[in-house]
Amino acid sequence: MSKLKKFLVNTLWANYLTEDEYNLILSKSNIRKHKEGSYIFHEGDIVDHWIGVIEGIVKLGSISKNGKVVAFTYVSDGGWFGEGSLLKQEPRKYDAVALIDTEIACIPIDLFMSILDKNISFNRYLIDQLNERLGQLITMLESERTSNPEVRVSECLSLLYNKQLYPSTDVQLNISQEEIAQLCGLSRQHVNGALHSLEKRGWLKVNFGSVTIIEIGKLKKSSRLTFCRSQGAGCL
DNA sequence: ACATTAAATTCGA
DNA sequence: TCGAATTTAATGT
Repeated sequence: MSKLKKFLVNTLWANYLTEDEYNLILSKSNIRKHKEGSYIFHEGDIVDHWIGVIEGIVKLGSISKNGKVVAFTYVSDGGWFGEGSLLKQEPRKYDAVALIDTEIACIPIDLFMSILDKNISFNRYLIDQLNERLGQLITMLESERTSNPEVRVSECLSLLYNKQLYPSTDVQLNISQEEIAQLCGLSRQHVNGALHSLEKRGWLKVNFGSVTIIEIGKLKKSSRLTFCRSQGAGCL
């Protein structure tokens, strides 16, 4: 079995394809390897593929005018991204960087569009995907405006545990505190502090260069308890 | 911002 | 090819 075929077996939307569509995907898509630190595409690039992560981690983000790095999200094994620009036929809105050595599957835009034109289930899948992204965006916006660092870090990390968008995010997140800071929009110092409070609660463990999630449910729920903030620490 | 520590890489046998 | 020495990266305060 080809590598692509093996990958598609575990890909939800691939089950919705007709046999013809499936075979087209197999014959027209290609697999690419990206070394750690290399760009998969840049902001402003012409869109030519829908991209799935076979193995690795991809950071989606950009660098603002004043040089600040913003990470929108991290996509790992089994996640698909870039459908937004694909649907709108507009240039990429952000950079995609391989954070570690990464292997990706690329579906050509023509094929993506032709399946989109015919296949209702595939459309449904994409609506779900876009809806999840929208939901996450709102969560992050709310979190950013109302929460303390501890809650914001919980929020940002929990978002990565989303079955639709990131089917197989591991409990061990191999990203540095610096990267988490870019994701939450906090300074590294604040992230460091927040991670340690969360560790004290026993919800995660901080290691060198990684974080191990222990109580994903607690992290997800913490967002609701934002208002405890003013009563000081330890009230969650 | 600076000090500390873990990890990765280099180098010499 | 092993491990000590050095450099680099990440963490802690």
